[in-house]
Amino acid sequence: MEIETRAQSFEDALRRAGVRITRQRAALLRVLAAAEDHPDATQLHQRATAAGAGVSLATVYRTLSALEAQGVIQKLEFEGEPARFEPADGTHHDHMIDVETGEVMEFVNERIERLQAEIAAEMGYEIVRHRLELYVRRRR
Amino acid sequence: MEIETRAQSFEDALRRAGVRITRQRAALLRVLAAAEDHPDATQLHQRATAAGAGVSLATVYRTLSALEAQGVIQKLEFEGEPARFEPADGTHHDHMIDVETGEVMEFVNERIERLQAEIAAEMGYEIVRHRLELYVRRRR
DNA sequence: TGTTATCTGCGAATGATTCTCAACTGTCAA
DNA sequence: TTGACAGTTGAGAATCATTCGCAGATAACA
Repeated sequence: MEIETRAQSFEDALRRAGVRITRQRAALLRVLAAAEDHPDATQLHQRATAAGAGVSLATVYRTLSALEAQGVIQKLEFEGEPARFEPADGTHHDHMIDVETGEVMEFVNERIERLQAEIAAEMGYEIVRHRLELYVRRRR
Repeated sequence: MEIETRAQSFEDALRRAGVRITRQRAALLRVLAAAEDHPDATQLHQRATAAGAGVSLATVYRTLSALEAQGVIQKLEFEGEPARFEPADGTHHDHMIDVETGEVMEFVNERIERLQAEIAAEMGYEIVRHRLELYVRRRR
């Protein structure tokens, strides 16, 4: 999906939820739609600024929480670093972080998902959300 | 294992690693050994203070990192709250957090552990550490 | 018991994030 | 097209958890 299309679909989702699309938000949506990595608030702020959009850091944070509340993006909080964000493309996945390079990879495993649900169910609970992160090192 | 015994074994581990056992550290070790929940730094500070030991919050933090570095305790960073700590009793386990009450429960699942290792291996990595948290709600 | 490398306490510093508030601006109805 | 107004923005102050710097203690070992 091209960036513009994706950004547009973010906008639609927000509009539907009654959120106003301001110049700043539109700019951030484009930066997010173009992100192939997992940028933090400061990086998003820099990219928006580099793209010629005047957006304050406070607004970046405010917009990010609005987007998260709408389920348009996902917040990632890895150990010992500022929160990162990624567009929520519908498909759930977990993360694997190379502790040496900082590289973040994604993966899905249906069996793990199922086991988690079973564990919770056995104890009389249902899962609201979960977090699974593997901090790894490349094998030599 | 009684508290005193446990506290003593913490001390031994630290001594072996060449860490000095000061009055403050001894007090904290006892507070930690007695903890059946997952207290944060402030709570540990309060408990130590309540137990009549004069310990500053800075020292609590410093001691906690020393203990973590020695593998004596484990730091838990759940979403949206200050870090909590638990004595590391050797057995690895993951956590389940009731989003309504804040209650923290522990669980182990060998199959999940194995699947995680497999996933990492398939991608050419080995796991250094991992974090699995289930945010749950009681079923009605 | 003396020496000294390690601690401790205090308060200041940090870093990420949130808040306050006055000035602006999408949006929707007319 | 315009007006009205609730929602949004920017700038800086505030917050919160955590760490640091430094001068004065103090474990630990000779």
